[in-house]
Amino acid sequence: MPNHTLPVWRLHPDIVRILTRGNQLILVAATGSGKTTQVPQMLLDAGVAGAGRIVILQPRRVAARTVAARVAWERGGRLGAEVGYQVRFEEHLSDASRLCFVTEGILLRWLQNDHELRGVGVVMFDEFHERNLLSDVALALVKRLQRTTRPDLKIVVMSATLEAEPVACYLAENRQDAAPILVSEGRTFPVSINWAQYGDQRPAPERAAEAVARIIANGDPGDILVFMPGMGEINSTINALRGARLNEQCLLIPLHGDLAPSEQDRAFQPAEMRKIVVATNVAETSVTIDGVCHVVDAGLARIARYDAERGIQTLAVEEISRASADQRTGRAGRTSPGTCWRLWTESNHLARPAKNTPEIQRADLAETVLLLHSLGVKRAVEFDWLDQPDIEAVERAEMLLTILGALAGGAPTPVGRQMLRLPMHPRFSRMLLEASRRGCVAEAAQCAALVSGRDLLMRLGKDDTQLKEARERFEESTQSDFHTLMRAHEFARSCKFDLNACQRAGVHAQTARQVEETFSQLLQIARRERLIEEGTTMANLDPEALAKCLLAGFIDQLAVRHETGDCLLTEGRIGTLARESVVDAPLAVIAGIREVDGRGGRMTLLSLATAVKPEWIKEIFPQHLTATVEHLFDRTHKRVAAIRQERCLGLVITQKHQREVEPAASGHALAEAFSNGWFDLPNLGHDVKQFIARVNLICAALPELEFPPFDAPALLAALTRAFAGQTLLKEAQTVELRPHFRRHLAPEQLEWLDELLPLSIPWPDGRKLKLTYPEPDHDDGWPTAQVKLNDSWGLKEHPMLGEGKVPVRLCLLLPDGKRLEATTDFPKWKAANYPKHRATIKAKYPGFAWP
DNA sequence: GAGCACTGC
Repeated sequence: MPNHTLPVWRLHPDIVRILTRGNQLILVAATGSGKTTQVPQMLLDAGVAGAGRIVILQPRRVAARTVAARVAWERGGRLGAEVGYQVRFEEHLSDASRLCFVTEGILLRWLQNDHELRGVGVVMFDEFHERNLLSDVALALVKRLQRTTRPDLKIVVMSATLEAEPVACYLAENRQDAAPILVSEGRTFPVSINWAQYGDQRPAPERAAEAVARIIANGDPGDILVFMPGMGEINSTINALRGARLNEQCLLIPLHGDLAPSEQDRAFQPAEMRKIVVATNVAETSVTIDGVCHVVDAGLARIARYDAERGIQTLAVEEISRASADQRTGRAGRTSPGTCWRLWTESNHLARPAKNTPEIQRADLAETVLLLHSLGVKRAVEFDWLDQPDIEAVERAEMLLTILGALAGGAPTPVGRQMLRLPMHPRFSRMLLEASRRGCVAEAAQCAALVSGRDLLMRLGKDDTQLKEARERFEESTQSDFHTLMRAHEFARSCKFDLNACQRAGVHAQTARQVEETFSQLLQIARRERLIEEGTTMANLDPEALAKCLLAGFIDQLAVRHETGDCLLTEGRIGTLARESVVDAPLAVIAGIREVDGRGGRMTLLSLATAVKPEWIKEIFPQHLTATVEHLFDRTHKRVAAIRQERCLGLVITQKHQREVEPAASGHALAEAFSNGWFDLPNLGHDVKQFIARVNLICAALPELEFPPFDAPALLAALTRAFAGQTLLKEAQTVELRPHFRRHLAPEQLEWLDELLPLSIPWPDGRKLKLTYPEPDHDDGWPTAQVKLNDSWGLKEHPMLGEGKVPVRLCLLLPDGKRLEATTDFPKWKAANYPKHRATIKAKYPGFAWP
């Protein structure tokens, strides 16, 4: 019998009425309301689904399994009869099944196989507030279905938080008839919240240990749950609690995903002593610990995000959202009133984001975008989303799918459709298709299985020599980190996934078992999709075949090892090869790129490397290769070297010196080296600099003549002309530069230049007066001549150049060569300034005719 | 110089 005492039953009449008349409902109900177990039964018993199935989406497999079992029990039926479930690897559904608890991925598979979802009467989205990528995708597609061919299909969105209006408006045709919202109270106990009083700078583990000690000192009974962002912080917290001697009266229990299941169970088992569980985000949504009365929350979490601009997965410690903090607080009120100690201030709380970023806005969208294309959604950004994905993320996904050959001209290719049949990231499905051509489907499927779940190998501590030695037995190959994982997987299989044997070898037995499960499922699918030819044997396997398949899936993550030890990837990305990598080759493809917080700031870690050869790229991706010959000035050998560079997607993968030099390019390399200030040019002397000065002066004074200015690019061009065909610096320095510089101007322009800005001007005494033109960083802009004052009295008009626009700057000298003054208007000077000097000059230099 | 959590025919 359904449990009618649960709070959600108070809404029974409303729920049935709304879904009988309409086809949408938003149900907000907190933990303990019974929404997940009771509402499906209400709908079934009221006949809301007609003859169809009621599908209840669950974000986790365990939830689908346990809830289905619970509901089947309540209805007194066998699991798989009226009530069933389906998750990956497990199907307990029959034609008689009316209540189907399935994980989100299963529904998307159903949608792919039957675009109309025939036989389904109601789709219920449970825990929708988690905003998983797949539930956002599923809701968008089911909404589209309801709007088009299935108006009879009913949608129920169930959420534990009060953010119902956006979903209600999203589902509505228009603002006026937003989907109805019902709110049910949960059955939880009040939790009092305590804030940190000031911004404490000490590390979170220290502050958390202090808070725990205070709870215990207060004498409040009940288990304590501490939230930390990661394993390292959990261990520090436990050490700090030990330091406060709390281990004498309490059990200190770490809880995070990397622990073996038996170790995880410690957190859930009842104990004699009071438990202090120090956990990551697992304890926020995935698992529930009974008996927790106190929560100590560091307010931090490691959040995975996909940086679409760089194509890098990031994992950073972030302050959790207010919604997330509330969810954690709720963990203290499941069995009795509780307390929650937030290790941040109330004012900091207000500055935090209200909600978590939906996964669709922080995930790699390659698989989703391919799915949407196959369902006829050409523009994923403009699709009708509750929250739009970032355009960069969609573009990155489309770019990758195009490189992989899954999309062409914005439409899925036959290869792309084939890839969608395989439940994995497009990189790996592309890899499997490549493998079917090369006879190594099993290996490729094994690789895909190995990285589709948790880490198979235990993490190495700093000086964990025992584990390190244990691991070395898997590290026979230096060709690929996948080989290490494959050997570890095979080891686990050979010892039948024995917990102790695996533990000693540093292998997570549970993960290995899941890898095995995934692996055999993938093989089964590969056989069904005819990727494996019957009777294929391993005997004639190309030893390099698997590496070529990995290359096919990760061509855009090619890496070249740099002298510094860092690796250079395509798109200018730089990263550091993980220290556990076995690969020591100059060129590799990288299957894992992620940016993590390190002690010295952020760093980009490259993992799952596989050595590749440039020839393979030529074989598989000739279209991504370009070759250029680059002429570079070698500063140590003081000469130009011609280097042939081969690039794949922009990344230089091979460089070879070549004997033949392209004359112009070599000259250019020398010219650039000079511009960089790497050597002097004795031949770039006064006469050449004067020429440049004259050209630039004519440009400034007579712009209408449209002379080309002699700027830095012009200098580079002139030197390039001069050095054409030269390779040795020594020879380049002897080249006569003047003719090459004069070629900056056309012949007639050279004539005008000599006419307008001559090198000298006639002087009243019959001599020629030499002019000096201003070179850059010279402050006065006029050509200058030195002239003795006593030779200048015959000058009637001040000398002007450049069609009267450029005055000559006369430096007037006294008979002994001492400089008196400079002028650009001699007659004026003679009238205004000279009288001031005349007496002194006359006295000092008798014997000259002073007017 | 180093590590969140989930999940798919």
